[in-house]
Amino acid sequence: MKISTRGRYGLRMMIDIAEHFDDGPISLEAIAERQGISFKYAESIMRSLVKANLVKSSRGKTGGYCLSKKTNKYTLEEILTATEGDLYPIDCLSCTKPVCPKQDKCKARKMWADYYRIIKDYFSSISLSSLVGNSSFYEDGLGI
Amino acid sequence: MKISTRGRYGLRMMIDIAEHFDDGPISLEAIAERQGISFKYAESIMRSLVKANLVKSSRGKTGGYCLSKKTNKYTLEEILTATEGDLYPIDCLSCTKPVCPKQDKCKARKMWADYYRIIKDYFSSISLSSLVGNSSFYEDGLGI
DNA sequence: TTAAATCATACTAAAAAGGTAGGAAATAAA
DNA sequence: TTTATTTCCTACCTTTTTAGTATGATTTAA
Repeated sequence: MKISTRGRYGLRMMIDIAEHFDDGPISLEAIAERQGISFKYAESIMRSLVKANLVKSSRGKTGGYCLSKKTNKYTLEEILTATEGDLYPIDCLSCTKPVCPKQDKCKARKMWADYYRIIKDYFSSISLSSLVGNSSFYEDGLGI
Repeated sequence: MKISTRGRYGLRMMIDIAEHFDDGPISLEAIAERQGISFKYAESIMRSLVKANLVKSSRGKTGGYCLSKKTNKYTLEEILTATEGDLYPIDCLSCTKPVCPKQDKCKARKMWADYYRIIKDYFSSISLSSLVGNSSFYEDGLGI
């Protein structure tokens, strides 16, 4: 039931980029330094974010990373999915996994499916912008 | 974000006891057999349930396990907590853990705290009875 | 007395999480 | 065109957690 450091760090890295963007791309070294994450580990998390098209990278001397869209267009659902993997509480809910032979008789399946729907809706309802700066979410509640 | 087999199996074992209770205690061998869980692993999960006072055990020749209260008095929250451990998505929300030094500045803390509240409320709202037999939850929705 | 059950402790193997190393490729600036 | 700085890529290592097993003691109804 715990979220891993990849998900937590990935989110913090996204917030970091959002808060420090100022024209040019931001180097990973700066991000890792500010967030207290080792450069190498941050690099592996950043690759997941790039692959999911959540950040754009540029190489070379003045290279670095920047967001690929406005902060209010990101949901935590997509950020967490990119870094953590899918959000299914149990594998048998995933349609890419082999179907559980006990599925029809399973008394708990609907309960897990409902649980998944609730947490997915929650993360989908929160935008990255609501965690950046002195946003309303941080200040006093769930806002966009 | 995944729930472990201890939590899933533990819940199934509780459902199994509820559905097969018929005067005498139910032997672990029968439960493990029906649920397709190895006897030894089931034993270690059952110990967690006993320690949490969710089931009563009796030893000796006709011994076994039975529920310690009516099925509608159990919530999934207590069953999952007993088998999985706490339901915190991140350790720093737990008051038994050392306080995170970045806590005051953390942009994500409130979001995680709200998330915890939502999942805890969800599991607290579902009773064991709603997963037993042809209950309303299983049939068509969230019921007690 | 004995067979059948739980209780208790310790151990092991496999998987996942967390993190590192080294170098290739790109690119802006000197 | 060279060089310094950056991301990209593959592979690897270590630690922790999960999952499961082994062995034997204790309890108790028949």
